[in-house]
Amino acid sequence: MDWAEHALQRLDEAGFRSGGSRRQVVELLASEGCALTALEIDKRLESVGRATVYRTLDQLEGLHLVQRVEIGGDAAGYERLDSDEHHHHLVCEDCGRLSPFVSEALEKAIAAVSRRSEFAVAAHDVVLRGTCASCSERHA
Amino acid sequence: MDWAEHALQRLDEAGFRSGGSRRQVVELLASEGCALTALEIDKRLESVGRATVYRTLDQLEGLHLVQRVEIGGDAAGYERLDSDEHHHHLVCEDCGRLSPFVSEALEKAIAAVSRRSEFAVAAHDVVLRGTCASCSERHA
DNA sequence: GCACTTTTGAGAATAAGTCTCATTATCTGA
DNA sequence: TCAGATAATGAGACTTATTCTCAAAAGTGC
Repeated sequence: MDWAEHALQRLDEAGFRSGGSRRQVVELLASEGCALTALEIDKRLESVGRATVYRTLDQLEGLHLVQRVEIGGDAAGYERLDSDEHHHHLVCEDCGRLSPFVSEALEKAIAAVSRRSEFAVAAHDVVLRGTCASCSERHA
Repeated sequence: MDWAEHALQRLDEAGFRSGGSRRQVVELLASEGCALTALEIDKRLESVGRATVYRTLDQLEGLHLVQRVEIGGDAAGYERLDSDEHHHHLVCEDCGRLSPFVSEALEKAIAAVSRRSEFAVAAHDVVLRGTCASCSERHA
């Protein structure tokens, strides 16, 4: 079962009715490798209203089906959350491109921090900023 | 030498002229323990224009005298950066309180990622979200 | 198909951050 | 110490991201 199907099923279980616009948002998120901003989604789905995009993202976030990523700058990114796949992001400060990375050592370090802190840590965000390969070349 | 003095000296060395508004922003940041948003600063400094607040924060960030913290939600936070002290943040999703933490293992993991990626990593942001001790208690 | 809800889109409203530009202040060199 | 050059500043218009409102359209159970 792919993510879109899974997400729609969860929405149904959570008592939401099925609507065409919400499904379009889910399918777009399903087809995308990394994070999209709400306005990108709005732009790519001509027939879907802005309010619906934000509403749907909230609902999906509430069900832990998508994750909000604070990529810095103006807008937040949203990407689907596959239960078995956890990654973080490199953001190019030049062109804005996002690319994912995984690091076991990083996860362990975060787990250790959360274990020894007073906080009940529920989620974490790691964003590395810099210049991507193609932008570095362009400037060279 | 305290941070305000140090920051003003750096600004001077960087070729900025000394102006009263910029100094007020620096002094407010110096007096504050953790991050402030730009609009909080603007509100607290009656006589300083919004544009000046943002400009000053940019300049200070460029000189690595303050750090922008993506605390999630609407506005970004800014806090002074003491050169010998590098930390990250735990954000309470309930009351919004920020508290700092340091982790050597985390820094090493990030360095390793940046070494093996195509990105020239210039900065990084780690934010752990959860519930702080006092909010956990309150809900218990 | 009907009654009852929920979902939806359009666009107004709000909020954060950026930009412009005329005015004021700082600096530099005689 | 003053004049000229240039940087710093504040006011407010502007842009962009996000939220809100509400009436119309669609889904659901019968």
